[in-house]
Amino acid sequence: MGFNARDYLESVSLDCVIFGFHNNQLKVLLLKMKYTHEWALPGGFVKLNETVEEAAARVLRERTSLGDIFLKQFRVFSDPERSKINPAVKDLIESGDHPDMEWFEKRFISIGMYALVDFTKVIPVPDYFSEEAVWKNIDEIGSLMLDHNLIVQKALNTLRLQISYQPIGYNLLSEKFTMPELQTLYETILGKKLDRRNFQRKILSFDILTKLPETKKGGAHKAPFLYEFNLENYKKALENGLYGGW
Amino acid sequence: MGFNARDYLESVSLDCVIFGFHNNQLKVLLLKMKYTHEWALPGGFVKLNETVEEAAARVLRERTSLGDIFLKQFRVFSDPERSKINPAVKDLIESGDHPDMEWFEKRFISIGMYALVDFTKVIPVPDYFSEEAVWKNIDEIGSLMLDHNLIVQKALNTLRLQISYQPIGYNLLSEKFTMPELQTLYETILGKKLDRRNFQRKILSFDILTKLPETKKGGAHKAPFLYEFNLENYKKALENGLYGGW
DNA sequence: TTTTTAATGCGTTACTATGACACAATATTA
DNA sequence: TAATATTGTGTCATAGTAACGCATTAAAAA
Repeated sequence: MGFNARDYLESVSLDCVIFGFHNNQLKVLLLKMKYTHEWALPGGFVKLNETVEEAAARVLRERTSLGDIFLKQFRVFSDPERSKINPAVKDLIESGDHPDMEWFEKRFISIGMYALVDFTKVIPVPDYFSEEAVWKNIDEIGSLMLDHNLIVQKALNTLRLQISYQPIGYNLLSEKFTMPELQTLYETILGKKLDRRNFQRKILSFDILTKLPETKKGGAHKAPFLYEFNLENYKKALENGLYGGW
Repeated sequence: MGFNARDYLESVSLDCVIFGFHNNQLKVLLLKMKYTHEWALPGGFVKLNETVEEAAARVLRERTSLGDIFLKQFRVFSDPERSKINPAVKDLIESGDHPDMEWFEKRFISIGMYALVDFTKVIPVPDYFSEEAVWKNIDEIGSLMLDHNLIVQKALNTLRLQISYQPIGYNLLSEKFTMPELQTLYETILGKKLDRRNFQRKILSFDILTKLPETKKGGAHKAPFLYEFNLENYKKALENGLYGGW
């Protein structure tokens, strides 16, 4: 525990927008800072022998208890003003605990990463600077620390772009899921309604789903079939994209 | 002139893949390092009061003499080994000139940026560490310094992805251009032949071109019409993308 | 137990986009 | 003036998409 600045690369931080999906709603994992009580994205720094991806995977593992997470850089945030007043510094001052103060007072550029995780498998854990780790609905995020609102917005944009040329869902849903569940996920990310029948035809045409013989009973009304992803084809689609374009 | 490490953000560098198009070939601007004579991407560091984009624009301006360039981050390169042996250090040692040696010996993560420029307007200028700035065909780039081959490859991938959902050409061609020229640009980036007639129909359907009454004479054979981009629609297409997808 | 309800499974039709290809027009060169 | 290679324009069969209909069924209400 604790924090030693000498273990980390200078000037560089990273912020993770961790997306989850539950009760038909897109959610983001947020931390409540200890002393300022501001809400913030889980973040961290890059150790001297780590890649950025490894650092992010470490942060993700610590905050969610999950390994092997879908993780992607999407943008660097480098406004010189963005971290001038780093609340972490305020926190540390108020805490009376001062590990490497000067370090925190420097400017950081932050590498924005986004992650897609299975909501049901996550155990949110606060970090050294925060008192609480909570899932918040994407449309109920209030004001966040620093430029974190901007980071969330850009991550969502990237996700929306990604969904139009790559499959999405494997990392956000449980292993088995119904067609309506998958559709709601798409609708939530895209922010618009889709036709039930056309959605099914299109997503099936990608050949990334396996229809199971079972149905999901328990809900009111007709029981929908369960599906799972055909991982082999799913990964191919991730690499090659869903559309040729040209 | 010269170089003072204290003016720059630590641990962070940037590398620019500058794409140009000439004689129906996609080109990249490369520098030949002074002492090691290795080929490298134009790059630089971020000043204390700059954003990454501003730093890249500054580098671009210095290497090409152009302002107002299409510029985009596409990825951070952060392998801890990538810059352990920074040739710039070797150069500086051999040069007998030692500004801030310790600084260069540290690890850097590099922000990969790519730029699209009008080849005909560029005046290549070497930087402090290089003796030559030259355009090279994309398929005739040999071995580059550090991980720069990887950076070029990833930039090209990004460009190919971008072309499938956004218009391309405004920054790479002259103001007026012919349909065959635009098609060759697409073919070069995509690395495959396209049908002349289908290409024209599709690109016209995007509504980003204005057909001019003039033709381009001088070539052998039938004179093709000249076109220019409808900037208003072009920018809309950049923002909204060319395809709905869902 | 039967009926009602609302969501799901499966299908149709009109329309648009795409790939493959044909033929006429024309600026230069021979 | 004719030959040549390239461009301008158009057609047709096919695949993909949007919009919508109707039968089926699990659970809840009667």
